[in-house]
Amino acid sequence: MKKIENVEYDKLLENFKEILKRNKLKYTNQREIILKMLYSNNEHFTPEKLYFLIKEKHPGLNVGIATVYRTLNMLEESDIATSISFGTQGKKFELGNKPHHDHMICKKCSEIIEFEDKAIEKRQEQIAKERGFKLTGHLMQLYGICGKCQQTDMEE
Amino acid sequence: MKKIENVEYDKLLENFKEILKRNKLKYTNQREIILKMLYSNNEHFTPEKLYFLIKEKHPGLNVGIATVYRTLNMLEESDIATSISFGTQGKKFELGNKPHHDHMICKKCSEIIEFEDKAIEKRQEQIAKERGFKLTGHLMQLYGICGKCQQTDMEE
DNA sequence: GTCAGTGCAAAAGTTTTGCATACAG
DNA sequence: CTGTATGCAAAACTTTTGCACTGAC
Repeated sequence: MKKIENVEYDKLLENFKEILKRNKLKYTNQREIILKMLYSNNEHFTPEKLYFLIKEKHPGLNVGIATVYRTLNMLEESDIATSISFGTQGKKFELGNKPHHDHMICKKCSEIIEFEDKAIEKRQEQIAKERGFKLTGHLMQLYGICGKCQQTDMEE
Repeated sequence: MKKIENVEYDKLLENFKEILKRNKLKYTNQREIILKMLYSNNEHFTPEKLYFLIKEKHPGLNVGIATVYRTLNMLEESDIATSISFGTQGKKFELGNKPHHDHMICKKCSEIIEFEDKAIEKRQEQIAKERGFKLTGHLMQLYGICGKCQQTDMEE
């Protein structure tokens, strides 16, 4: 029972291996697992969370937190993953292979909702151009209270 | 020779004192200096930078880094200042009394250019509404290479 | 005088690094 | 085999906290 998503994953993996090869890096078990975890859990991970999740799901594999950090940084540098900053509380990572999108973050429960808006993207390009800026990317985060937490608030 | 900006600063200060009073907090020398520094330097500070700048400009005042952190956090909680996250590298603070704006950040030199765009703001409101989100704020950062660094790049 | 604020140093997090060992190519 | 990757522990940072003392009200 092959899911259609696997095709996507195969492509991602292929791309990953190619980048490794191009940079004379090695395709290790740890790197594979980290990539797979990022892919199969449609979530945003802190390095620490990812580390514990790997230990949980792959008890056989001996991973160190350092490897998780190293790999995530490597993935980000190769544009495979991207990160979102949370001030003092560190970063959360996600794969960057999805169609572009931005994030709406709940201040209460930290849940992240993804969205995408062409109109805003276009406007951003224009703004950058007007100011002699060569745009390479952007980060847009909307903060607020998600539907669920709005209800919880009322109960307080 | 009173600058017109001083009127603005006076208002800011008044507001600050009022908030302090309302919360039974004290108006200390350290707090005043931190506010003034944030105001008079039209920059975005990391707590550390601010700390050293204060030591430099006010050698008489004995400040601790802890106080800088405490004050910045307090200012942020009272909505007098806001912060921008920079991943692992911490936060930068600025006063929040300016008209709302967003930031364009140069990946090379970390310079921050401010801008403002009503069209995007409106669109954001709409997006949040569509998803049952109660919007309380947002962060938009455009990344790229500023004009200056584009030139430097060519010389490399 | 009282109680919040401060500096200092210690502590708590988070992320990175050094090094000997393991393992991919 | 060679040299990169890894785990571990130590180090490096950044931010927060505990405490005795200072200073605002």
